Parts: sequence; C-alpha cells; structure tokens
Amino acid sequence: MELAKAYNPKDVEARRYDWWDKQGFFKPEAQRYLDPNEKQFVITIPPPNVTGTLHMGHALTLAIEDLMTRYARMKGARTLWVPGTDHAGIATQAIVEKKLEKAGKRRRDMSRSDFLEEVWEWKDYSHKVITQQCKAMGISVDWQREAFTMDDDRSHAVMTAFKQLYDKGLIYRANRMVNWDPVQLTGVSDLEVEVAEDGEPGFLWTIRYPIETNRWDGPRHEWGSGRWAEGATEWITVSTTRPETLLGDTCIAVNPEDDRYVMRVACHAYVPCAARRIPIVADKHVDPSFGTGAVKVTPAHDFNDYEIGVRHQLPFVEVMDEHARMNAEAGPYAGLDRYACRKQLVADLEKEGLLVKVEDYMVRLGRGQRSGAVIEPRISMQWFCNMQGMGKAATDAVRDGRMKIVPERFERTWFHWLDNIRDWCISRQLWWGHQIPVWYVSPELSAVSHEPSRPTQYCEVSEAAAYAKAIADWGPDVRLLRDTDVLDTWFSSGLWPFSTLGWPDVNHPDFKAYYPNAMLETGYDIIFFWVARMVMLGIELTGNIPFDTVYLHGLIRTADGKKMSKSRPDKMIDPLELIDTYGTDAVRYFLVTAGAPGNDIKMDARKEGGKWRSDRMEGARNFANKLWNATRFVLTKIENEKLKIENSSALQATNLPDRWILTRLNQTIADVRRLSDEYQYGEAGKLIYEFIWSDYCDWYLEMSKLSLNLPVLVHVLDSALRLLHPFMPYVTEELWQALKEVASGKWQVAGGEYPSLMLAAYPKVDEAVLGAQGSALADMALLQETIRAIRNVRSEYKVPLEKRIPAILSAGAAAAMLSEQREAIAMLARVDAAAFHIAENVPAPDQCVTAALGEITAYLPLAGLVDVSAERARLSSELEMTINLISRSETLLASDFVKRAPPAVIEKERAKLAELIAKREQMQIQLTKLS
RNA sequence: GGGGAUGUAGCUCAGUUGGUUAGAGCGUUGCGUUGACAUCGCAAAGGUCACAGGUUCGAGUCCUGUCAUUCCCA
Repeated sequence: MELAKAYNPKDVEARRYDWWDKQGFFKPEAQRYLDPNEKQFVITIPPPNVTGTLHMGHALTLAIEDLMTRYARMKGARTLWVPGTDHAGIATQAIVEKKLEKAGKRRRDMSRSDFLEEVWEWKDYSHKVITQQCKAMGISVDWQREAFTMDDDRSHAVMTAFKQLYDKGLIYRANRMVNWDPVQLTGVSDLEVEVAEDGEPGFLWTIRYPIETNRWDGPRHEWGSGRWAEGATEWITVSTTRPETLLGDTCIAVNPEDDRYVMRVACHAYVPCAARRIPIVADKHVDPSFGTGAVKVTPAHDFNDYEIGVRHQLPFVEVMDEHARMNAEAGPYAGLDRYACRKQLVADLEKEGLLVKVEDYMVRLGRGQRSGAVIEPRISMQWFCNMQGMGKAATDAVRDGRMKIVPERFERTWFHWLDNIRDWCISRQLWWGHQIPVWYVSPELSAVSHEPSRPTQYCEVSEAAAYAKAIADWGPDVRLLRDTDVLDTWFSSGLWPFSTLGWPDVNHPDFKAYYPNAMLETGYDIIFFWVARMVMLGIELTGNIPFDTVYLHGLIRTADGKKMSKSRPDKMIDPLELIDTYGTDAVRYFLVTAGAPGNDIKMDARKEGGKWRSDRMEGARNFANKLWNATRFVLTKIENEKLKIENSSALQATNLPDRWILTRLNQTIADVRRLSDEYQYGEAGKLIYEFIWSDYCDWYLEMSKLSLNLPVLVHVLDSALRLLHPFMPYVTEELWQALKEVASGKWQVAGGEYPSLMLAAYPKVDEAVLGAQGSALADMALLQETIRAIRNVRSEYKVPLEKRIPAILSAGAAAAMLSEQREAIAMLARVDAAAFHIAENVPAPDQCVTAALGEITAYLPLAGLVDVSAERARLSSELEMTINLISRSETLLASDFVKRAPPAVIEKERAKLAELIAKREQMQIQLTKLS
C-alpha cells in the first residue's frame, strides 16, 4: 500500500467505517481477542432526540463512549455498545407543528393519526441524518441492535412498565396543581421549568382590599364606577407580582407572629371587582418581610397559595383557561389574555383608589424548557409516579457503593435531589408519545347498566387485554375509551438500558447476557432528567441497578463561555463541518483531551471565511499527520531492508536508544492503562501524544537513521498505533493495515492474526523490559541534555545548521556511555566528528563556550564566533542562578527536612546539590579563563 | 437561602495519595526546507499557581476566610 505524502482523512474515513461495519466488527460476537480476566463492557448510547441534527455535545458523548468501547474491546472485555434514538415527545411535536405552520397547516385542524403520520415522516428524516452523523464520528456500535424509544419492542416495554407500576400502586391519577405550559397546552414536570437566576424585570403592585366592618359590609356600586369601595374605612394592603390572579383570591394570609396584623385575623375583606367576601387567616409560612407582610392567596393559580388553600380548606377558584386566558369567573375581564387582563385590571384598581403603589421588581418567572412560555400553575387531572421508595433505593445504591458516580462530586447533587424528590408528573397532553395504557368504561357508548361496584378503569398493556378484562366485568356490550394523554418522554428513556436488551422478557438472551450495563456515560445536565430516572426505574422494575458506573462529562461552551443554545444558531457548531476541515480523528482527539472529567469545554472555534476554525483541532490534525509520516518512514525502512530480514522477529534491544524506547513504551502503556481505567482520558491521550511525537519521532526515529533496529522500530510503532486507536480510530487503523501488509509474516509483533486494529489486543506492560532497563532512562536523559546543551549554544551564537563544530566533553563517569553514543551526538548536535573529544576529565581549554550540566561539561571552541564579553555575561548570569539554587538546596538540607522527609526524597535533593556544585565549579573555572 | 465548579504562561487548558528549577498545545521571537513530516525541525522568551491566613521539614495540591466568574437546587 502506497501512502500519500500527507494524511487525508477523506480518503480513509467512510471507506474504513463501511468496512468495519460490513465485517461485523462492532458486534460482541466478532471479538477475536478476549481476556478472561476482563469484566464485560456494556454501554447504551444516550439516544439522541429525533429533533434534527447532532451538535457538539453529541460529538463529545460519542467520542468518549467510542473511546471507552474500543478500549474495553481491545483490552479483551466482551463489549457491546447499543445505539438508538429518542422520540423526544414535546420537542419533536413542537418542531413538526412549526414545520406544518409554515405550510399553513395546524395540528388542531388535523386528526390525531394524520398528525402522527407527519411526525413519523419527520422522525425518519431526522433519524437518517443522525445515523449518518454517528457513522461519521466512527462509533463502534452494534447497528443490528439499534433501538428507538417508540418502536414496537420499546413501546411494549413502556406499556409493561406502566402497568407494573400501576398495579403496585406507584402510578396514580390525581387532580392537582401542576406546571402548565399555556403555549404547548400540556402539563410539564418540575424539571422542565426553568427559572432565570436573578429573575426577570417586572413590577410589584401594592393593592388595598376593603375590610368588612360594622359600618360597611361590602361594595354597593359597580366595578369601574369609581365608587366601588365607597364607604369602606378599614383596609388591608397586600403586595403581588400578579394582580390579575386576585380575581381568584379566596383569602388573605398574614404571619401569626406579625403584630401589625394579629387583630385583623378572622376579619373579612372583599376581593376587588369580584366582591367575594374572603377571610383573613394566619399562616406561619407567610414571610412578614415581603411587601406589606400580608399576602393575597389564589389557591388555584400559585403553588404556595395552593398549599395554604389546602391547609385552610379554602375554595379553589380558577379564573384562567388552558391558554392562560381569563374565563367567566373573571367577570368583566373574561376572554382577555392574562397580561391584557393585568393591564386593564391595574388601571381599574387605580380608578377605584385601590392601587397603593407600583415598584420595579425582579420577578422569578418559570418558563417552559421547550416553549419559553411563562408557566402557569394550574389544577388539572394528571398521572403521577410516586418517587419516595424509588428515590431512596437510588440513593442507597450509591451510598453502599454498588453504583459509582464519576466524578465523585456529583454524588452530593445526587443525594440532595433524590432526598428531596417529589412525585413525578408523567402525563402530557400531547399526541406524539406513548399513549397511556389506561382505558375507561364509556357510559355513553356502552349498552350496559352501571353499578358502582364494578371497575371503570383498566390498565393493561394492550387494548385487547383491557377489553378482555372489561368484558369479564361488564359483559360484551361494554365500550372503552383510552386515556388521551401520552407519557413524559423521559419515562421511556428511563427504561432505556434494559428496554434495549429485550426487557420485559427477562429470558431474552441479550437481557440475560448484558444486563446490567457496565457504564452509563452522559452530560451532567441530564443527571436528574435521565440518569436518576433510569436508576430508579431500573431498580424498581428489574430488581437490579441498571449500570455499575455513571460517568458524567461536561458541557460544550462557545468561545465566550456561554451555553450553546438553539436560540443562538450563529454560535452553534455542526460537528460535521469540523470533521470536514480537520478529520474525525482530530475532532475526537480534541474532544477527549480538551478538559478534565466533568469540566465544561470551551470551544476555541472561530469563524474564518465562513468556516469554523479551531487551533486545537488543527494541532490534533497535525498529530495525525505526524504519525502518518512516521509510519511512512518505517515502511520505507522495511521495504529497504526486506531482503536482509527473513523471518527474524526477535526483539533485541542492544543499544541505548532501543532499551530506552522500549522502557518508555512500557511506562507509557502502564500510565495510559492506569489513567484510562480511572477515566482520565485527557491525560492518557496527552501521554500517547508525547510518547509518539517527542520520544519516538524526535529521538528514536532520528537515532535509528544511524543505527537501525527494525524489529524494535516496528514493534514500538505497532504498540503506539494500538495505544492510540481508541482516541484516533481511523488513521491508526489505516496505518496499521499498511504496516501489517508489509510486516506481517516477518514480525509477529504486527499482529497478523487480527483482521482489524480494533480487534487487536491493547498493549500490555512487559515487566521483563521494565526489569531490564538498567540505566537506560538516566543515560538517555544525560545524552539528551548534552545534545540540547550543544544545540542551545549553537542557537545562541547563531551558528548555521550546516556548520559542524568542534566539541570537547568532560564527562566524568558518563564518559564511557557518551563515547558509545559519539556518532549520535555528532549527528544530532551537528558536531564535527574529526574534532570531537570525549574524556572523563578534560581541563578547561581557552577561548571556549561552556555548557555545564552538573557532572558533564561541554566545551565548544568557537573561535571567531564568540564574543568574549557576551560569553562572560551569559556565564555569569547562569552562575548566579546556579548559586541561588545551591543556597536554596543547602538551606533545605540544613533544616528539619532531613529528619522528616522520606529517605528517597532526601537522597534526590543531595544528588541535585552535588550536581549543582559541580556545575558551579566548572563555570567559575571557565569564567576565570575568560577574564 | 442551600450546594457545586472554576480562578495556573498572551490565549485555551493539564497538573488524583503534598516532594526536581510548575507542564502542554496554540501564539510570540530567532535560526533552518534535496530524503518520514513546513500539517515540519532546532532553540528561546514568557508564570510571586486570584488574594489573605493556617497546617507541614515541604503547599498549585490540604484547612479557614475573602474576592471574582459560573452552574445546579429551592
């Protein structure tokens, strides 16, 4: 295989992905390398919503999860990653409605089934786009196990889960106050209401209500006449941010401790306009410091007031309809929108002399997560799921260590939320979703006589089953009507890790083999929406935690640190665009190494010429290219040496660079494995980068040009490709295939038995190599320092690259080792081999530039090039720095440090001091020579 | 009101049991292109680790407080 001069991702990616997929390599059954000591790895994709296309957050999720999956697979764990998508109830319905609106159609003019047909069509389109994007990311999911939250199997799981919870009494129906979205016309859960941190600009109105007295017992004039409160002498004044709700007031509450109002308790006031006679009650939840200390209470339109209403057995007067328009109860304001009513009512209050004052006020408004509409608390009939017991089970799982959350700090959030969990409103007044599997006996349609002893409501997994039960109770003429509500989309997501594996069929081979999952990986922003619900429902329905570990990643932010929100499409980045520019491997490498676990990632992307650019992705792309070219070099060497090699596969590390690179390789393997096992992928990725670029390319490859050890050269490259594969799957696979083609049969190390790198074994530490390293690391460090010191001097004195210079090394104990590496030093530091002397102890010559490195001193006779005074200045300042370090070290060694610090640390410090002292002496000698 | 996170080089960020002169990439400066790679090489400059205390032989790392930015919950 001939490799291009530079890595071009487009030549590789689609072709490789298709090949992996067609060969079936993503399936657990296809694995070649299995290590019996590795625990199987099962993970289920967080199903993307079929609302359109994927964004950077999805790309991050996929990059991390594919890394986890490929790493586990190569380590020899039986590995399954299940893909799928989510129907995303409200979000998808809203998108389709908007789309229809553009075509002049409205949902309410259509039949339910016609509308759903439109949604399914959209779902197919979105699903296709998402699938393509997932494939572009290179994810190794088992496509044959793909699921959708509303496909037949998942729907069956949802119906079954509902029925099981219903039968246990954990799901119930109640007429209660819920968060109502007056735009989408549905109830939503607490989690779907968003409140701006500092509130939104609004007003606080202070209004007085006339109090009933002996001389005045209510208004005698029309509202709006300006004489409505005529005759009233006593008043109670309240503050509110929502004056229009006063039409539904059924009491006024004060704090029982509040001296200003105690005498008013048990009196009655009259509601402006409505003229309803309402009591003044004492309730200890009233905050005396808010407003006037007295509050109006509207039990049907406010959560706090609802509680007060229940406590004091007040009437619940609804004054608004589902669109948040005033209803008949609102009298003259009936038919007005809540805000139009507010405006009109305030004007009328003023006219009647009831408005005391208006102040600017920051109002904490709840808004619907999807619609942005101001949420209206509203009493309505809804289905709820009791969370008490499930919440406790979910906290217990973490508390007793059965389930781990990474990073650990999210455990606190976990406990706090679950310990205070409230019942979950699971019904939605939508069309797109799982219709609630409850059927009611229809009195109108049924030709049966009603008896109160017979059940009127059936929860079954299918209509047929419901009818079977109903007919048994009522006879064949009974007619049932299905509940029209659908379930919160998170209800089906909450079953995901087991509904995708065949549950409720507990004998399904996938469920038996792969449940519970090993890992759940997602962004921390849906820890409550999704993760908590899966854990609670998983424990309740399967009796087992759904996964052992939860790994939470951070959020992708824009360059200015803001959330990437759909309301600012100019800031949204399409991952495909970046893939197009830099290649998938670069995008993935960036994403997994950009930050630490759980921390947000600020994109460094900027728009340039209409295209997104990212410096960090460019760096990652360059890395892929570096590896590409290093491999090209190795392949050339193999080709050149072909005839000489025969079948020698022995890894013999004879010289220093070989021993060193093998040691570094094994250190890297150990660290990368350790870090990856701790989910520190960023650090692991950086170590591989450093190893490949700095150690292998910059040093080993260069030195191999002098003395070639092909088996080692190939082995290290092979290992590096394996190490990097989970991070950069495409380029590594492509290069590994090329390497295998040329090297296999000659080197076992190239893994000829594996058809793909993704099925090859992840490198393991070779203890023998680490045991036999001897002084390789220290020697190589000395060698590198020596070469760098000479290069440094050359650079400082601007000696041209082509000029070979003479050099004298006074190397002490390192003389023998450096002599062996004489040629390497000469090549890498551009020293004139004919004028290169290395000895244990060389007296300082005249007219030299000196580079002192502790025990080793390099003298570079650069006659003519060197300005003596400049060299003196350079040496003096370096000497000064050395002296400072010596005194610091001496002070430390004279302190309690020697009594308390561990011996190894003290030893290190002593060796450092000795080196510094030697360095100081050399420089002093040289300075006197130059004077 | 409660809880969390962040504050380290010009920029973006690493730094997990406390232990060399605190690291990387990008950017900057200087030098360098015929042999793997200019998507490159070599060298350099650049940081009182937000601030103030404390614990310790030793603190970017642990504790307390302050300030700034930010997120979640009520």
